[in-house]
Amino acid sequence: MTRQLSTRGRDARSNVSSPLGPKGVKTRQRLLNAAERVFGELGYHDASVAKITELAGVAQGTFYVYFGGKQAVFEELVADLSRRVRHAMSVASGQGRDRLEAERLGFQAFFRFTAEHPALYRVIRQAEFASPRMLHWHYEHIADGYAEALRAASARGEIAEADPEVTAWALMAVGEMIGMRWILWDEAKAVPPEILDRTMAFVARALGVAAAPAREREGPNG
Amino acid sequence: MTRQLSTRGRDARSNVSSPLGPKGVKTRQRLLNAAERVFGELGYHDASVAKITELAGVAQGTFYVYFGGKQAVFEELVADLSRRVRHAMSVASGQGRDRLEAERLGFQAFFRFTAEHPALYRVIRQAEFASPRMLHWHYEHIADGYAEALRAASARGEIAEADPEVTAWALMAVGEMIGMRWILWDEAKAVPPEILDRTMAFVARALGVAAAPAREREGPNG
Amino acid sequence: MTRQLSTRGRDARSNVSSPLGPKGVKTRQRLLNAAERVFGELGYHDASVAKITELAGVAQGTFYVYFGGKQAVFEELVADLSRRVRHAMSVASGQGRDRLEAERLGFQAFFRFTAEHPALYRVIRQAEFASPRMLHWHYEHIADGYAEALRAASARGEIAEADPEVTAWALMAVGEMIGMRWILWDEAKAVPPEILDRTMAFVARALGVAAAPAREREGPNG
Amino acid sequence: MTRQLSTRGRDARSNVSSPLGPKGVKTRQRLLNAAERVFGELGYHDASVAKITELAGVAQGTFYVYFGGKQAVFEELVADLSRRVRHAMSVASGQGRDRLEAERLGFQAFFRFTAEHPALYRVIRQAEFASPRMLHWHYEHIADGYAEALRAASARGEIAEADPEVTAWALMAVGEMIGMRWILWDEAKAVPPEILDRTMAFVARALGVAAAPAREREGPNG
DNA sequence: AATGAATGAGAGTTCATTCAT
DNA sequence: TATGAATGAACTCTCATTCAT
Repeated sequence: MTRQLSTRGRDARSNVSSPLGPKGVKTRQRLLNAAERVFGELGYHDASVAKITELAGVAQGTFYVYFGGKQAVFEELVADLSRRVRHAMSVASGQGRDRLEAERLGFQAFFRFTAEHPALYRVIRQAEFASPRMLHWHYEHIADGYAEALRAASARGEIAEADPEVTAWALMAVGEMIGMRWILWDEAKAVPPEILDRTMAFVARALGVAAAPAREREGPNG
Repeated sequence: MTRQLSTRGRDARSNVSSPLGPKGVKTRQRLLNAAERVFGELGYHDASVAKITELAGVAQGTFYVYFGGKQAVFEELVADLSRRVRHAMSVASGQGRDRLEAERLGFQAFFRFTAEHPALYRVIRQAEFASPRMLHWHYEHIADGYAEALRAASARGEIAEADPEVTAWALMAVGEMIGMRWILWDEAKAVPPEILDRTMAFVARALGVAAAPAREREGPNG
Repeated sequence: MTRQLSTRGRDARSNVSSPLGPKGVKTRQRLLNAAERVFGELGYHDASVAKITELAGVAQGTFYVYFGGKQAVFEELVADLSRRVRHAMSVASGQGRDRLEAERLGFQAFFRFTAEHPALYRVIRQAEFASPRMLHWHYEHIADGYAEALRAASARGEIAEADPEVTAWALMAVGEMIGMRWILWDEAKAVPPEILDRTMAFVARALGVAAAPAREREGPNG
Repeated sequence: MTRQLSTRGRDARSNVSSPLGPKGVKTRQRLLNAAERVFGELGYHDASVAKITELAGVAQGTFYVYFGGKQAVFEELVADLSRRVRHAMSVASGQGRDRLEAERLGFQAFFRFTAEHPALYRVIRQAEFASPRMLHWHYEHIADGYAEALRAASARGEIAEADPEVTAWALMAVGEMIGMRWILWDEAKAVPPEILDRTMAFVARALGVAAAPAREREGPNG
């Protein structure tokens, strides 16, 4: 009780107090959505709290009722998007009957998410300086899960033996780059089917799976 | 797709004026070097003309004698670094007796460049918003050259038949990601040998080449 | 000169309304205590209503149920502390058998209060701009009472004849400065004994009294 | 040369570079004068950089060319005023033929300075929170010099033997309080002569000098 | 070829206060 | 009696850029 008085004011949610009534929850979500758009379109630095609050339809001061500051929303946004891609990919790849199918489903889920949330890619690129901590966290989280899945597949004999860590980072890179090139740059809703096929052929080879590529191209896939 | 870019930043308005005496050339280079450090360490937005000129040891006004503005130096820096990696990689990979060896030499050259010029990677990440034009230009330039080399190797039967474009983008991504992870994040001078080997093993598989070469060089380790 | 001040902050507009139930009284006191700490540690301007309410454990809105605003609590706090030092000093000095003893007891009481309520000194310093009205009120109140006591002592022949007003302001200044220097700056619980003795020696001389009393108490030291 | 790049920009004179041309010197002085008025009239917190620059007739940005920030000008102002009172007092009291005369001249000089630079007193009061460091520095500087002079006078037998440190702090307090009460509060150009005489009588007694007060009151001085 | 000086728009952030509940 | 939510004006500070010299 006699601890020093902090110089900063009401710590904008850094204290656990007040569980946020329904009205607050809604406003907060509106701000987070606005942040996704603004950060996604403008990048970290050209984004401004003013633009976010304007888009959310609240006063500037309101922003600080819910977030500690610009960087804080940014990090929350990264965390949120990161969690959601990971979830989407893991749900999708979980449907695959073997690793190769799982890869295709996972890549597709990732591409779909990229098309729907261009902010993910953009926010990650900006995180290099805006929040290195979150950048690492994001990549490592994905890579770790990916490597684990590869290890299991390898143990089941579905793919060649290879270092799962390097393979995971490499394949993660591939997905990101193809998404950037054929979705974001082309402002497309999805990677063109033939590019997807070729990408998956690359993945198959890299995993040491003699995928019969002809079948993939012509079969009734989805 | 790879349209030429004028390299001289020099204010577009004062086009051909005064070919720059020896003193001017030196000042200009000092500014460009300072820009590499400042943009590399601070990112586009936290970099400031003031910091660049301070590091270069000239007055702020001097900056505008040589460059059209902040964005102009940035673009010139991207162009410069991009040209230099490409050159380093093409020289290195030109020494390879087959495609696989060329790949290893090329990757090594790229990693070396990354360690010596962290600004390249960082500047590219920032270019997403700071200068999308240069971002595209950089990646496309590399990918185009890469694809060409793969096409030739494929024709010579050194690698499996596969779409060279997708393969080029994918491998470019791999190099960038591994460099980020094991050089920049670890602040290392080079990718650890075993990671390099595993990376090359990945590349070999992806190119449909039986991955024996690592063994040739380093005995039976990994 | 010592015009009366209404003590109750309670928004001037809602004048006599609701005499404040027992719960309200408690909340109000909690807020006032919190205000003492916050104003005392942070100063008028760095203090914020948010910090006061946080420390008091109530919502921000609650604050305005009991006080008209930030300035209003501040003034109430000044009035409260001012009344309390005056009371402490007058009780203490009332025990003295002559003026000199009364002075020593009064100074001691003042120093004790300063150590226990550093906020008094700090709040007074801030009042220069935060509430000049209260600043004058505080000093004049003390000086008036002090002068009165000096006048009486002079009439009784206990001290030399001298202008009581100037003497009162001068001695008040001395007490404040010594307290600042040896209690607040040193974060001490009391003025060191030898400093107290020397201070009282100064006071004795200033009052034209042969300064023997220190010796009576502590032998031949200061 | 490879030391970390500071995140802050041109360090607003924290670097020693550029000795400030004549134009710059003038602007800087205009800003400092404006700061004296603004801080003096409004106090630290209600003063704003905007008000200072407006009064100085320059753009807001210009302020930061010459000062590190609001607190930095404040401290420079304290240092400046502090140096100047000390100088004025020491010059004045140096003219005295004995300590008592020196005291009178010193007090007069101090009161004159207070009347001409009300900002001194006000800025010092604000320094309690705005810059405790400068507050201590100011008081200690004066007290130290004062004590030294008292020690010398005591050695010469001009005043009674008494602890010079406590005496110095006490007399400093007296001057400040009398100045506050009879110059600043009354918005007067000088302490009324009879108050000055009574103050000096107090000082004389406190210093153990049997001043023939009658003479001072009636003699032909001022 | 180089520079010192100035600018002003705009950034992130704080906070006393209001009000419906 | 108490509160959560919202506000918007004001603040300090940064920076790319211009320009006369």
